[in-house]
Amino acid sequence: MSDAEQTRQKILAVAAEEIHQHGFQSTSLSTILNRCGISKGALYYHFTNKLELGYAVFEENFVPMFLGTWQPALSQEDPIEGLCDFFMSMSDSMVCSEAVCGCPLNNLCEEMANVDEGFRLRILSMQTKLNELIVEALERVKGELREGLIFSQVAYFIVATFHGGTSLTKSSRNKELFQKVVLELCSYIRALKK
Amino acid sequence: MSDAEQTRQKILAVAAEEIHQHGFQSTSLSTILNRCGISKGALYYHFTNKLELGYAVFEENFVPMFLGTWQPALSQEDPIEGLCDFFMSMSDSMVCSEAVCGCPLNNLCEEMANVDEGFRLRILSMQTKLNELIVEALERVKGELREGLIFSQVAYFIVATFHGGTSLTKSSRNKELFQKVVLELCSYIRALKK
DNA sequence: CTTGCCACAGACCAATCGGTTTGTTATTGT
DNA sequence: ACAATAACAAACCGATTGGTCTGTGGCAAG
Repeated sequence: MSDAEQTRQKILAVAAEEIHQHGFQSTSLSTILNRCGISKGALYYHFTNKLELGYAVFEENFVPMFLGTWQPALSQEDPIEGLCDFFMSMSDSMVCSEAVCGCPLNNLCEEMANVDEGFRLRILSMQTKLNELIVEALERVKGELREGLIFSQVAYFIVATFHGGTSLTKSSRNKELFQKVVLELCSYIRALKK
Repeated sequence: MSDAEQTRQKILAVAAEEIHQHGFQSTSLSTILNRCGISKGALYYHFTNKLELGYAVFEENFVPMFLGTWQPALSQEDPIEGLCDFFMSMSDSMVCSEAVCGCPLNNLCEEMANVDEGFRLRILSMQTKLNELIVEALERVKGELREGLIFSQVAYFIVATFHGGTSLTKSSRNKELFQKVVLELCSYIRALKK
């Protein structure tokens, strides 16, 4: 990897952390510069402005990370148990410092969907993609599931609950409430089976 | 109501709108001043600083509004159907412009819980209170409900899903996804019964 | 009549923001 | 050897932010 590309990746990584912790608008470019040990000239050589940096972080860091966590769970032979394992292990392994930062996708959705159309469309695309993945997984084992289920509805329900759970964690500052939500969510998901 | 009190209420009302639409941090004091047609001196006569204004909006506007919408639903003879009616009518009556602003409580939770301890504690208190209301309502009709339910867990689950649903609305800019989540949520709630 | 306080008005301030511009250094092709 | 370009450094800029300070009109008490 060239020096320039290394600089770019460093910026992306630091920016991703800052955005995850403080949101996009509250993320200060000067903080990123300080943490990277670079100058403003360097940042604006690689990115045209703050918004484009934000888009790059979303596409090159958040999207792969997001898919990388959900995909394996849904690819399991039994996606129902795959999801439950995923939720439970996330709930178990979660340390408080991460927990209170929430899910990067959900955070940006709450903060930026109303503010910038570019962010909104990227977020929507990611949510739609995730929904399709869940629907596909359910379709794959629909023989084992109850009759009359509307898969798309179920998929959005699962995602909504999961994201709502992360929100509760922020105010309580511990993962107890998240665990409760996840437990009930698993109970709901398992009840999808016949 | 005295002139001074009228001014104070006007500030609170306008600030509540701005905070609901743009979040606390992005709400500009000068915008509030312009919309109210007052000067900076007036605002700082009634509130010591922006944060105290935010707290006042939370306690005097958001909390009553929040309780005023959930309480009646949970006080119904059948709180299960009360909740479903509440969710459905909210989903039906919701116009797009409101929908994309989300729930004030959930918005502040996402934005401020990590930023300011005063906000965090107030939000937590409100969420705890809501949880208690739901648990009480479920306890009241526990004879009609399935065995083995953990009411607190169920209550947090319901709130999480509801708030997650409002989040989906922001990115899609229409209430279709919210309706899906609400429909599935009603189906889940009704299944709590024997 | 005047003193004093309430309820503001509005100029002013330092800090910070994202962004621009100019300058510099090292490398690379010719 | 030289010109050009890539990859930055860093001073600078206007705009905006929350917050302070001084001034002032009106009304009520003495």
